[in-house]
Amino acid sequence: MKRKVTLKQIAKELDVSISTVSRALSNSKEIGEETREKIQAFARFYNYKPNNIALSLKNRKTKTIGILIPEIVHHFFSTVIRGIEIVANQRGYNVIIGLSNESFSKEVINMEMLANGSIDGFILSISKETLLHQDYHHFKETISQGIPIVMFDRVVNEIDCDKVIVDDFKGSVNAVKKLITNGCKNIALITTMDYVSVGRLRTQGYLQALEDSKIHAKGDLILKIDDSLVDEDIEALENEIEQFFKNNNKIDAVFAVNELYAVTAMKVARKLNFQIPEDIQVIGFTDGVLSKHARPSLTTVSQHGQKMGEQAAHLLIDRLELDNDDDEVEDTDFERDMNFKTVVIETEIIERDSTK
Amino acid sequence: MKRKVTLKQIAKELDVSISTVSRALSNSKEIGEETREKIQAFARFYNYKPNNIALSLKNRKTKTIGILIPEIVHHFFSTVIRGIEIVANQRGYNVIIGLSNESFSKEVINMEMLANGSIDGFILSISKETLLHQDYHHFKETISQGIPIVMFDRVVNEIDCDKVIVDDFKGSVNAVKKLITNGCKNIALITTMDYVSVGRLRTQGYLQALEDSKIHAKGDLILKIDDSLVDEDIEALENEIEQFFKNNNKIDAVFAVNELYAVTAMKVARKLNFQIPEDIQVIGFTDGVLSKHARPSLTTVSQHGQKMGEQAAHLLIDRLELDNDDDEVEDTDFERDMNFKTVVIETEIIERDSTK
DNA sequence: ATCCGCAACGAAAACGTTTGCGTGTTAACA
DNA sequence: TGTTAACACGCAAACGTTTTCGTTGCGGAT
Repeated sequence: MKRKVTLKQIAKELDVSISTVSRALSNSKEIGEETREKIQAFARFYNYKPNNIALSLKNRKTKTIGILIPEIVHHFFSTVIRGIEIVANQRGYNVIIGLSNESFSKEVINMEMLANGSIDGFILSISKETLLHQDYHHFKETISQGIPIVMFDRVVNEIDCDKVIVDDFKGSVNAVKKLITNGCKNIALITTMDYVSVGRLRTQGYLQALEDSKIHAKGDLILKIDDSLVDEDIEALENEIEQFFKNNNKIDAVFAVNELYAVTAMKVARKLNFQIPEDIQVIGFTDGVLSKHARPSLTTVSQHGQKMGEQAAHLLIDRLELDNDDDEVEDTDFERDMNFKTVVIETEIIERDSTK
Repeated sequence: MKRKVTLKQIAKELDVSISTVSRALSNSKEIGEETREKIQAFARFYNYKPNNIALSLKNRKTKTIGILIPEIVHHFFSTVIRGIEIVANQRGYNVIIGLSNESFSKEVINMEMLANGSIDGFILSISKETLLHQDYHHFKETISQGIPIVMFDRVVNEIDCDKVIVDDFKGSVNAVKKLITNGCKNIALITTMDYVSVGRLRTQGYLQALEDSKIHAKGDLILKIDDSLVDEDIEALENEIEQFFKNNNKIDAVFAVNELYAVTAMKVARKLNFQIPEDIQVIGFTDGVLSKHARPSLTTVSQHGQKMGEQAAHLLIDRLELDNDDDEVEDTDFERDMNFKTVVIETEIIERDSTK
């Protein structure tokens, strides 16, 4: 078990000072050619690599970014992570992951853990519970400590930071308009409770599309799923949707705010002997593996998770590397506020077999 | 922008020494009650939290574990991560993630990046390319530097470390036996190339089950999918499977080593007008979201990814915290080797609608 | 008055780096 | 021969902690 070799050990072994070793390894001109090469050879031989922790302490930056998401067993979030990881790595950063599991307190704990020096900045998506409580003090504190945050997907206006979102509203409008164009008259909406911002926006898009086409929105064509129906309890979800269908036998299309609701709706529809897409057309939001492999395959609004992750990482790292020179400028709060960007990733309708 | 407050600042402000502050905050009896409370109040007010990096440097341990996996947009791997994260958090550790993207060089780079002080130990699953090259020097080096590794799922005997695997062999035997019990005579196998250990083991299980039942294994009932058919190229996969079916029209069951192959096989089978499970029964390996929501829902061999992650994390942390006291013991290589455990997670057949 | 012990605190080293500055040696130049 | 500049290198501070080992002052015992 040979421990990692340090500058000090090299210095001692070669009978020079630590500073000389450090400079030699960074190819400083200040060190004589002979010593320099001797040191470099020695270091190579012992496979010297500078200790990241020591560097972090000295440079007061860790070159790692913290990702805070509600759930990792989730296609959308993992594509985002992949996007983040790719550009982070390209730009010399590591990523460290915290899961809130949709819980407010875990979000806060995780954030505080990482904020104590472990990371240079955050990329996060807000947990449902936090959204419900509307308690964002941890975000504000982190930011006021000089740690930048980039939010994606589930964001909130109240916080001043960079954001990456998809145009949930427009995406939904387009999806519903497509259904209308396809001849649907009674388009149902399956959505979440209002406090999830993306759910709300997608609902608004649905309403807008109807209004634009002079179609009167009917309340009983809208099904709001309670979150206590967790992903696991498929049965309950199916039952609720089945009841919904039975109460509204004129439904000829379904727009669902996520793919699980969409495929479940398809399953229920077929059980009730509707043909898809002949009798009922279905469009979901979020293009995941379910959509691709469902039967029939599901037409979806794609959010391009990986692209979101990439953009978020770029935004964060740009700000981090900008803040470097910015150190002396101190509080130009005025200017600072103006610089926060909100990047909107265009959605795209991926047509498959659940629509005509 | 109020930077985080440090011991030094508190000391200066309160006109005491740094050591006094440190001790006061750790409730040392050496500090007079009055000063102690004054300091604690001050620290609380300014929300003092010790800097993790400084602690890491001092303690020579980071309390974070590195996860190195081939791919994150993958249900199995993300469940494992979730498992790791849960027990890591419970036991006071963070997780930092590196993706190899199935590439050898990215695996090496990532490993070296993290091994330079950023993490205390690794939990990893080997990339396909590494498995193909059979070049494991980076694992050996990391271990010889005193950084413990725990491998899961895709492991290799050559490396001495803790391992967490599922019994791929037994799981497959059971799955195939179930098909045999259900009356199937011509059971096809859809698998990967041999160098992926889990693929090989599952193939062996298939063969064993046949042999146990005195069924002669026929080579043309085995389809080995080339990895160049990446996840994205569903078309090619479908074509290959379709051709396979057409060449063997007596197939009455399919055992696939992952769920993608299984659902694709189902899709193709239906296209060729086979009824599932009446004409063809299907079992997949790896219980993911596809299996649950496919139509018909897929009977699978569940690997319990989350449990694997939890076990892996426990193994790693146990070793980390054991190594602490172990520091002086030095090279008792002899004893050390004996202590590596291989935990086998039991698989379980989850019966759904693709079998009778 | 001397010694001891204890309470309460400070100095400094250590973890592994980088870097500004100081210093000694040498060779060139006046 | 004395001055100087370039060269090659070492010292020490700094990043933020924890911890070992002092050091001080004071009351009580002798």
